[in-house]
Amino acid sequence: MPEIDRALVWFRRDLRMGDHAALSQALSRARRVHCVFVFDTELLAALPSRADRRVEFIWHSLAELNRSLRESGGGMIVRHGRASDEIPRLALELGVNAVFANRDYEPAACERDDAIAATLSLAGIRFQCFKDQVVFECDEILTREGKPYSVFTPYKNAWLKKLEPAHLAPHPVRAAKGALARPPSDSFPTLGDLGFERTNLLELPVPTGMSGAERLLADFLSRIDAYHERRDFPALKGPSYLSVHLRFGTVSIRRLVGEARARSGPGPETWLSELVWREFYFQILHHHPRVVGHAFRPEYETLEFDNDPAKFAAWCEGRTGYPLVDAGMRQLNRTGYMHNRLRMLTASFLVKDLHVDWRRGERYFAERLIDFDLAANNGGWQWAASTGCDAQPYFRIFNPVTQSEKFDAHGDFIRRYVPELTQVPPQHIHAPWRMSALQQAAGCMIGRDYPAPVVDHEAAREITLQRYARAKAAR
DNA sequence: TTTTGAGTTGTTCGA
DNA sequence: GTCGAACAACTCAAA
Repeated sequence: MPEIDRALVWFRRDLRMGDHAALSQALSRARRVHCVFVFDTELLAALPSRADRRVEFIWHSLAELNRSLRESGGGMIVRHGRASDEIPRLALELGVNAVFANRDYEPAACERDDAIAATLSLAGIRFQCFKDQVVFECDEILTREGKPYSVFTPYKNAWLKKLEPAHLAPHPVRAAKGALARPPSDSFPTLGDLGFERTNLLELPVPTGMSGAERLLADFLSRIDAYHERRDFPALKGPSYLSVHLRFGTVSIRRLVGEARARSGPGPETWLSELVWREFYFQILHHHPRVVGHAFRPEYETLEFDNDPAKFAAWCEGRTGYPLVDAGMRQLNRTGYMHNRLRMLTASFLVKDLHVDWRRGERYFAERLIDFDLAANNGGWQWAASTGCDAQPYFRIFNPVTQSEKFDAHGDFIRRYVPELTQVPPQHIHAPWRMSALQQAAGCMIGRDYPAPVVDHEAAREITLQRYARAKAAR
């Protein structure tokens, strides 16, 4: 017997129909369930361009989710406005007794949800959030002293030790006939209605929605055993490419962890470890919200940067003269995705070769990555900048030429994104400025067809080491 | 409380 | 070309 007459399920970063905690709860506890998604004008206004692949990804995924809901007798109400206005307004319009959502852990989202909960409660409407986005929430994995972990390996060990099959059980979504409410209007906004334009998302192509996630997952599972061997080589199809789906919840984390756990061997284990990293950084952000805008390790708050606008622009546009760095940046600009190895390399290069503040690079990634996640992006940048957990500046200055020789030995990836270097033979493609004048004349003149290196790595490295030592000594 | 072992993803140097 | 050690000491987490 339903305890609630009407409930509203507010979808945010959980754009799927199956294994959905809030929807599952609503269907089992309410007689009638409405579904809503809000294109939040406060978030959309902050985007750098009116052509945004994330908005388009959401739009396609939402359209598919709407079709699924309609097949079950319901449908998605889509609003365009401030979520803090739209959700309470809609809840009152529909006369619901409760609003259900899956918990979001980002500081801004927590504030928004607290405000909405307060507004709703004035109207006697309950706002209830559920664990769905993670296997373990921020306070579930703690040291024996009850404190949050700040080192990954012990965190991961504790995480794996705690994991039981029950944690991965899907939240069933069963809609009895008539349980899902049909929206009063079946109008679904176009991208143009939202003030956005089409991007190259579908040409890339990036498969969207639940079906896209399923397709990618099936493909990845056929090569998961080689994941640990292939994932570091950007020219290879090594990764799962599921990050954007995890970001917008078109597949559940329980499903992915379940697939990893159903297999043994170094491939699945390495991949599972990446999924644990995701929760590690969620947890770091939750317990240390100051990492947004500040070094996790306070001693590196005083690091000196040059912030040379010309060097920053060269980095952004992929014309630093270091081919693999440029290839990575051009991949990001052209597709909204960058291979993980290249995220590390380009980040290290910006901070430790160009001496630009890591926060500028963090923001550039935030504006462009289709799979952007605040916690992971911040954690990644602080790791690369050696200001984060496990800061080791002496260890972590990538040599852009060595990385290129190691991870793109034949230059296949470089040639894909830096066509100027197509004619350059493999032995010179990692450092084309070392070619003789005769060789350059044959295919690529450095300084004319492709930029000369914007900095000398050796010299930049020495300056970096000095600055980190100084910052540490000054604390 | 003290001690001990370890710390995502590297690079360089010298044998 | 390949290998192991040093990098520089510190903090974290567990015993």
